[in-house]
Amino acid sequence: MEKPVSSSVIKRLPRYYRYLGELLSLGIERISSKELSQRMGITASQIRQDLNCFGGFGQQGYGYNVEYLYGEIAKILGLDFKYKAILVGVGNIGHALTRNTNFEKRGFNLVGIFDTDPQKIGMKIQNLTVLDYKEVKSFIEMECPTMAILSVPRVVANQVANELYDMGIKAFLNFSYAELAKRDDVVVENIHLGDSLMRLCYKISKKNKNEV
Amino acid sequence: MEKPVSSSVIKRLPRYYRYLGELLSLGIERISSKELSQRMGITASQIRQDLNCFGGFGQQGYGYNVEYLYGEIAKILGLDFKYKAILVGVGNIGHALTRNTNFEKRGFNLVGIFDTDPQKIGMKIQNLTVLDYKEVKSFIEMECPTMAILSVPRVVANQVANELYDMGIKAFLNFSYAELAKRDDVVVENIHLGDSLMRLCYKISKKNKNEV
DNA sequence: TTTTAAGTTTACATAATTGTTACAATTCAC
DNA sequence: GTGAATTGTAACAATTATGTAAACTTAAAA
Repeated sequence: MEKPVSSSVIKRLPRYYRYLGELLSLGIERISSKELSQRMGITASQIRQDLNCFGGFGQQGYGYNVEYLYGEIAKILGLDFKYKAILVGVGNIGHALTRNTNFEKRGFNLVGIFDTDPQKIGMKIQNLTVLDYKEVKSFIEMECPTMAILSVPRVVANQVANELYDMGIKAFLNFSYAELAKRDDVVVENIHLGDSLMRLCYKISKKNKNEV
Repeated sequence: MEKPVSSSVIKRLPRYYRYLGELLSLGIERISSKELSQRMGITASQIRQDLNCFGGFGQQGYGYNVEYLYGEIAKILGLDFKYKAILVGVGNIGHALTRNTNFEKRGFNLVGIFDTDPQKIGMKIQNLTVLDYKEVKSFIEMECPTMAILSVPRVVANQVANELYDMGIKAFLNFSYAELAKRDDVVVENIHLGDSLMRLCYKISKKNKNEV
């Protein structure tokens, strides 16, 4: 019986992965938790404890082999398997994502793009053509994508999510301002840009107050 | 002497604000912590405790007045004061942000857009013209913006951030894959899309394993 | 008008989670 | 082999969340 890993640990994993990738590109072969902790600004102990949730990847007296650990974290995150993803909603953010985000390096493979706007349907984006959202059902039946990136207006977000759920999509990257209704068998990552702006606003305001 | 409010509480504030805004648009006048807790999927106790960090906004036997609480949280977040913001880097995400994000409702006012690419300089975006990054210094001296949205390539992110810091910018919304070096007098909100993708990938992988 | 009961916040005590400290066990390099 | 370095882990501390009793408000009933 495995003990469940806390979500706090999971949240930090991508960051470890990022730092290790950088070390790798710098040609650094090995690293101690102490040195990594200095670079990342957290305690060495936490790094060791976090990693130990998944097994012992280091060696006493030596440290961690960067390349090996990098690969192991990739496995933990599931990046070695490429899940098929579709993008629903090509407005602004959605479009930007297709260019900017390196899906292949983050465990996904973008296989379809959908919209309802006739002006957008038929557009070429990267190596894909924007399809009519009406066709999404047959597409899903054919391709069986795992994940959908939701980049649709707030008012239709939950409706679209529900439709996709019924078609078999159980994982969402949600960019819409709406909050998706929770379901047990669905996993969601929300990216609420507005919330980040407001948090930043709070920090700025607080700093100003303290200085006065 | 005020006790500092924990960052866990701050993280939740924008979400409260979002929900209250929705209640407001639905014409709901008052709400109890219990009902709000059911809608938001957290405990009523936590809502009460979070709000009480900033003062008593409710009334026993009555609950919380939605409009009043909405306004108070706006004040706490600092949304009533519009901080000037500039956007640095117009590629993909940066461009999308200008259209999609309602800065005015989140405490900011976008006053300038900058890039180094001659092809982009001069472009009209919303009601602004993309300016040459070379002009950013004099612009900052004139306009005194508070915050910069960093949407530049990873390799130059820290350099640009440092330059802007020297020019007086002490707050950043960072979209670049790089991690900005920490400074005491700087506040940063990071939006690492890649991290979110990887977290989602982990959740999917874990779910699949558990089901097998 | 007064009383009573139901509902709610506030404030505090308790529980659970998360992070840190400390150290024994192990390994590497010489 | 010996000593310095480093992990893995257990015990401890701090933080965060939950549960609950007391005080208060409203509204309905007497």
